[in-house]
Amino acid sequence: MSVERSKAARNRPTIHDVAAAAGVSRGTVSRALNGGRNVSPAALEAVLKAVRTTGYVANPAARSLVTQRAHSVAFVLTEPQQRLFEDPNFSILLQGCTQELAELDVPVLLMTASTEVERKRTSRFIAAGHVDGVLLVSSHTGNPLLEELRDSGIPVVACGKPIGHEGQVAYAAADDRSGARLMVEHLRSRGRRRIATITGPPDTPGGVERLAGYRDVLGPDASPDLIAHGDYSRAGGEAAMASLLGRAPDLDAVFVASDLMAAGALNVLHDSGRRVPEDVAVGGFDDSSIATSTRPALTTVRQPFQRITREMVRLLLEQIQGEPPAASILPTELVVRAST
Amino acid sequence: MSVERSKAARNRPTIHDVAAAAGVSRGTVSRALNGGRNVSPAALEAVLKAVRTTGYVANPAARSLVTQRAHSVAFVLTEPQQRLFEDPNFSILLQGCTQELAELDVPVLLMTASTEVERKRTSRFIAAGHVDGVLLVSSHTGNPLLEELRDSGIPVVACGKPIGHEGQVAYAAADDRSGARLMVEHLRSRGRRRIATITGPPDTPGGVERLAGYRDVLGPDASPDLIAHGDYSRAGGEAAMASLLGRAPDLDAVFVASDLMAAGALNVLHDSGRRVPEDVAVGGFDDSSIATSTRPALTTVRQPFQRITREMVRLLLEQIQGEPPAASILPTELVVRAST
DNA sequence: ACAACTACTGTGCACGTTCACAGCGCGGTT
DNA sequence: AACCGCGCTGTGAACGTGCACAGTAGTTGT
Repeated sequence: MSVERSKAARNRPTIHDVAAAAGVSRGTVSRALNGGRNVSPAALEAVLKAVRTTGYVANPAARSLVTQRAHSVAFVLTEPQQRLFEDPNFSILLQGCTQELAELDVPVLLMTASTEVERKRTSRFIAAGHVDGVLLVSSHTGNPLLEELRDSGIPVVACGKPIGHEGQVAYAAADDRSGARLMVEHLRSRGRRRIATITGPPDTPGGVERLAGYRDVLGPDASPDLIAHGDYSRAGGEAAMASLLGRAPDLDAVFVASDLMAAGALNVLHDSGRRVPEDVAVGGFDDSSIATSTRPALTTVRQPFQRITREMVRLLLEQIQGEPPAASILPTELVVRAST
Repeated sequence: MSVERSKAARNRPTIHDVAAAAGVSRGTVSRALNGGRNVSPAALEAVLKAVRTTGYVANPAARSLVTQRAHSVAFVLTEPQQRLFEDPNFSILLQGCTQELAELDVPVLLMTASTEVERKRTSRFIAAGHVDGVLLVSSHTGNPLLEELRDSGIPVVACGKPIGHEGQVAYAAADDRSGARLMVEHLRSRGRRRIATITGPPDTPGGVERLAGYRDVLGPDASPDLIAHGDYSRAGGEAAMASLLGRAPDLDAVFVASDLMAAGALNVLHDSGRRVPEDVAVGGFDDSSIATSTRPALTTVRQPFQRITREMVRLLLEQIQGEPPAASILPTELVVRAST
């Protein structure tokens, strides 16, 4: 007679229904499902059976209300939106974090904060307690979001060293500086003498550290004519390469601070009639999917993205457990292909 | 004396605190914040001021508990993980939906369901009521997830026609068939006579519809030798192109069902010594970011991704409001570049 | 002058869960 | 025999919000 039940579809079985079906109390059901301590084998089995027959699934809102935990995490991207689909690095980070957290049954909320409006919205949203922690992918410094998050007391892990906030906020990052050294030394060992570089923006850790590694190796040879700044976009790489060719037409190698920019640089070199690697050797950074799709395939520095995402997740969960923020620097690796 | 308050940081201001600060009751605060109907101007202002001073933000869990709404949406990707960062289409869809929904203050949960384990997890998660609706990006048919979702009664919008479920589940899709016709007619108008095609997988709407459009134009000229199947990956495009060259070395054009596969095809054509477009014209599909980064730049069929994501969101919200599932077919557009 | 209506406000309840507490039987120790 | 501890169980409270309802004051209509 109670057809309305099945019709409503809204009222799903609650823990009461399970308790009734199993012939025990709500408390026992709750204990049986979480941890299962202090529950008799008989009761446990009855509960599990009742869960199966009723098709019970705990209501996350009710649980969150009492536990004060959202059981979810935000992935916040402060870069311009376009980056997400132009630069595969972001997709890899997103995908890695999502997968890592999915195994722990923690969903990932994707949010952006590239404009002022978005930043406010995201900030307010996170402050509302919708998530237990934040994975922050923001290379540029000076974004107020990081400070807002820190002030709100929510656990945060940054990807890449957060310039100006070292020691205050947790982060995982590749060892950019020694990675850059590896590449420049490699170019030297190939007999190159006029080694130029296209850097990332000077307000990003990658922009600073990779240039530092370049200077470590070249020392006084690192003349300003051999240094151009890019913005991690393909177009930026093209512009920087064109600028370098104008200033130092005799260059015989270029170390580019990202694969995407390197792809742009390759196009410009090709259009200028130079052969790669015969005339100019090109080294990238990231070892993203682009590196194997260019012609010739890019020699590059591999960022250990899988380890980075794993560390980001670990550092975040630790903080959620109450541990203080920590940092994780991961080694890079030279991958030699056809472009050098 | 109550230092503990500020120390705990856990206990944020509740609606009670706001009510007390504003000198009104909880009900009035609630009304003032939601809708604001039947609230005196004086009370409204007092509430807003109290919200500002207390820094109150509504507890989403408590709200969800009573409204039976999660106020969030899942973006579910059933394709192999790698696709997310190899094929920019997925990133664009994700980014578009996220942005569209962010404006409505609806966060997007990113979930994958490419393996059996993931599918179970995602299915259970959604059944738990964690989200109000699902944006399903799954081209391959035969994935049980769609039926599971449909059975659970949760609103779903698919991206691309869900083969075998038309009329039962809402979807937004580009008009693949007429897009393909546009491209093949364009190739013909360029004087090409041996027009081959690289299709998508035959269990995907794009694989079926774009091939149908190709056949619409060529009719009996569409010999089996001119048709190869790809899997929407770059490597798949390379393999298919190689196969075509083996079977029909005299082809003078090829319509490829995705830009990513077209990029692979270009590489193979280049390696075989053929010039594009002089010897072989190449047409892609999608107008993704890849299309402008290949050499030569790809003539392609533009998918109106922005309209697609907008429609997906609209169709989903409609269903959440109680409307029946509907479908939206959006027009495509030919974009002529250097490859034809 | 009284009723009816309008605009606004306060209060109790429910949402579904977890947690702290108390109760209970049972075996072993004092 | 009285006590204690232990494993297990049930019960009441609380988490913070929205909503239905009742109530109040002021205005209008007859």
